[in-house]
Amino acid sequence: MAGAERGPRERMVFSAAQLIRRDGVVSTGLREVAVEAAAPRGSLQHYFPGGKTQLVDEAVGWAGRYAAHRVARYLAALPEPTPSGLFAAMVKQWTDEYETAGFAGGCPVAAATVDCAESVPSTREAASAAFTAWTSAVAGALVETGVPEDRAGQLATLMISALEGAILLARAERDVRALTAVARELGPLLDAAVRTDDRPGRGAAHTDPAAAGRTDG
Amino acid sequence: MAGAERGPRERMVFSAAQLIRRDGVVSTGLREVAVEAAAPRGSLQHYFPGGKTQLVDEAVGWAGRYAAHRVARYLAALPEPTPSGLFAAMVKQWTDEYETAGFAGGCPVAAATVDCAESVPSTREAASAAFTAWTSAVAGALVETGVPEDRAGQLATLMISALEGAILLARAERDVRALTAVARELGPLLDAAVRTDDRPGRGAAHTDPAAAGRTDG
DNA sequence: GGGCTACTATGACCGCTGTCATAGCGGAGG
DNA sequence: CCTCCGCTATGACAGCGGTCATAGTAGCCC
Repeated sequence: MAGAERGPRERMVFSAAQLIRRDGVVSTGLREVAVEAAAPRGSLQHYFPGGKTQLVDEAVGWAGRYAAHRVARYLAALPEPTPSGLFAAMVKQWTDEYETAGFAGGCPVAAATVDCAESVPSTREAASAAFTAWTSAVAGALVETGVPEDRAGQLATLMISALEGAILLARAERDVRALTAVARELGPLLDAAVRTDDRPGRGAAHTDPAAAGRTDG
Repeated sequence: MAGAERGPRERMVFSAAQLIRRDGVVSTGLREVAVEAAAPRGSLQHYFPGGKTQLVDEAVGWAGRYAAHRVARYLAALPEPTPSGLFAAMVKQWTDEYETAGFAGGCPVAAATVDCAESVPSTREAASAAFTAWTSAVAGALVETGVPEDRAGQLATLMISALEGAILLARAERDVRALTAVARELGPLLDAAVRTDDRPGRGAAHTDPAAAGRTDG
């Protein structure tokens, strides 16, 4: 987890994301970020002339790319790629963290949305982009497991929604039961969408290949 | 929506909840709450000697009771009580608000969790209690629609998780598509749990126990 | 060396916020 | 009238946090 030996700039973005996870955007101070990143405070205004907003936006973007990138890894690590297996792996990431490191952190994108959606337009856009990137990655992975393309986006949205909500419940309750519940209840539904689906969406007669790769904004 | 002609104390709790919905806990100032509630600032320290923490905790508690109370109403308003109908009604509450009033507000309990889960123990407990009350209400309603009791709690957790997550996505994207997606995708799963004493997915031809049961334990 | 550029170091400022102290009001009761 | 008490009104205060200004350092090319 430790942020490699990258430059101070990257360390600050990483540390910002970590602190945002724990305390939210507003409660995270720039001085604290600098200390956490073992970076000089003066570098903040040098690397982030846009101020806190720029740092937060980059932290959110980093989190989105990180989450999207891990999806492919989860899928590759499965002995047999199934939608429920993918979702279980995503959930497991959180149950493992909570059981070993405590319930200190949540999702930084969720924190940014709650704290900045109405007050900082650019951060809201960064959060939207992060969710979109993550959703696209999940949808792509679902397609690889055999889910029809026109259904994968919807299911990916459902998976991420359920996961985000369960993270909230888990942190509030200090119990992973919500996470395990959504993984268990959603698994069969996800697997049932593989190959054999036709019901949802009346008359999905024509298959538009652009539907899978579109990043609806 | 307007907070009736209650006393100033209740108006302040209500206004606090509204502002927390929009800006989060940390960004919501007490002076702002007083103005919004058309209440004297001096009353804050009179009615809430515990300070901001007490006000926030009560706002979270109020939100939890409010959400729990509405569940029964949703159920009663359905022409035919079904799990999917209940969930659709819960989701509709949010899509209606977002389409008519904009995406300014989220769930105050989620905001409290993100902002205070690690920093203010009492608020975290208030959020936990709010989620529990809400979940219990939903589980009770599910039982009334015919869902087996041992399954209702899990499904209620799933419904609330998916709803909370979809609210986050909707606010970030300024689009209700995530809300409509979870309502549509989850509906059949919820209805399938009604009174058919066997759990779906188990014992069926397409059983995939290795993947479905992965996160148990 | 002299200058130029990238980065670091610090201190100051200003606005905001939660909290507290103190004082004012207005009605009820004696 | 006076006193008590629930409530209101305001100003002060201390702390913090983002931002800016200014100065210092290190390397590198001429």
